[in-house]
Amino acid sequence: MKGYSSPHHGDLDPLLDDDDFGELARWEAMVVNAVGTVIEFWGFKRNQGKVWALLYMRDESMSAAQIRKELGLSKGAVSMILREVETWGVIKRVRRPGSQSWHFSAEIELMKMIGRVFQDREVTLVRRVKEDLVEAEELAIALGTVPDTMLKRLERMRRLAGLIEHALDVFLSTAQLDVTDVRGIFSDEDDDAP
Amino acid sequence: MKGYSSPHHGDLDPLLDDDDFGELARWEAMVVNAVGTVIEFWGFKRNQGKVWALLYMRDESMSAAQIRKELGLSKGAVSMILREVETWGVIKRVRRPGSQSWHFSAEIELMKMIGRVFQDREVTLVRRVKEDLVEAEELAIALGTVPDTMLKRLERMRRLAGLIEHALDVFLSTAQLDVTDVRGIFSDEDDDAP
DNA sequence: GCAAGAGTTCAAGCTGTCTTGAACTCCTTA
DNA sequence: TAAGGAGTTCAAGACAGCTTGAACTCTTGC
Repeated sequence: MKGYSSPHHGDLDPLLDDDDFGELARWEAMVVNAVGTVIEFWGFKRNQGKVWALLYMRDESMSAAQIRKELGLSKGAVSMILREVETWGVIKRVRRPGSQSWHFSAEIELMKMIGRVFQDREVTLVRRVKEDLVEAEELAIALGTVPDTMLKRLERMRRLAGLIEHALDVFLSTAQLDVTDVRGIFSDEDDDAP
Repeated sequence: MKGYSSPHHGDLDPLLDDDDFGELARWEAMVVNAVGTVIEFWGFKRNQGKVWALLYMRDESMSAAQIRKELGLSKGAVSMILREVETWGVIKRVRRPGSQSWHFSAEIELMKMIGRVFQDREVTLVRRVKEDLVEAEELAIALGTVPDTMLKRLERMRRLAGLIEHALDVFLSTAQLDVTDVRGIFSDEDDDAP
């Protein structure tokens, strides 16, 4: 949440505080950082969001070297970020005619993608937590010395995990519906403000 | 997400890997760690979750010293955690007759509380991102040299921020409804499995 | 008012995470 | 198949955020 956590909220550069932003125009830097912040909030890496945002903004494929230059990142960092982000299907790797290097372009279905990734991660976590709570409950019961009030509370926590899981599912489907519903929010159909 | 990120998923101690867990019984340690993991996932500190879980489990107020001993935390850490968590209204500070120290007990309305805190945090973030995107758009338009495609994409991102905001609102209300709907999931009414 | 215990603060140290960049491999072209 | 550029890897370093614990303040009971 870097760049947002600072207490000041002046008129100047709220997002550009400390980030080195390579060769970008100021407005581009703002966009890229804003997206980076959101992505970071969602538990991904800031730079992953920045790379996607850059590719999406520019609307044309770029080489790793270009990205490196624009965002002021190291060669190694760019390589790793691109791979991770490609794995999730958020960008794609393309060959450009008459070029010996790979180029990358933004995938349009961002929300669907991060939704899926996030869901995997989250579902795994909730499931394991539930398993642990169940096991703890079994242990506690086996002991025979644990008072009933405690067992009840344990059971309630276990149920809470289920509820959170449900709420998250609802959220994820809502998010994806929202994004795909509004016709072509990320596609290139002609659209004016709704 | 410590304790969950490791690739192995054996039959033994998935949550207790590395955590020192003071004086707790094994099953209690599991519960406390499970809750800690969830809380951490939500962007709070692991130990905040552990403290709440302990107080909730035990169903009786405890002194800071007791908490320190049970969870194996330092005096300073306990002091800070208790304050933070108290601020959010997730635990309350009580006087116990015939004791010169404060005691703490778990507030029941956990989800409502973390919902509120989370919402504040999240709303602030989305709002600021939106502001930045708007400013960036203004800058880009003022320049007059930015191609139309880019401006369109910028606009779409701005709208996406709005959609995410909406989806999050939905999630937060769902979560709170779910939790309060199921009668007394955290209260002490008599209840058997749903 | 004083002693003792409880609670708070914060600088220093620690830990886990991200980034860097040099060495390496792979691919392409001539 | 050799040369050169592009991409990858990973150990070492930088950094942020958390934890510790010693010194401090506050409260209570005598």
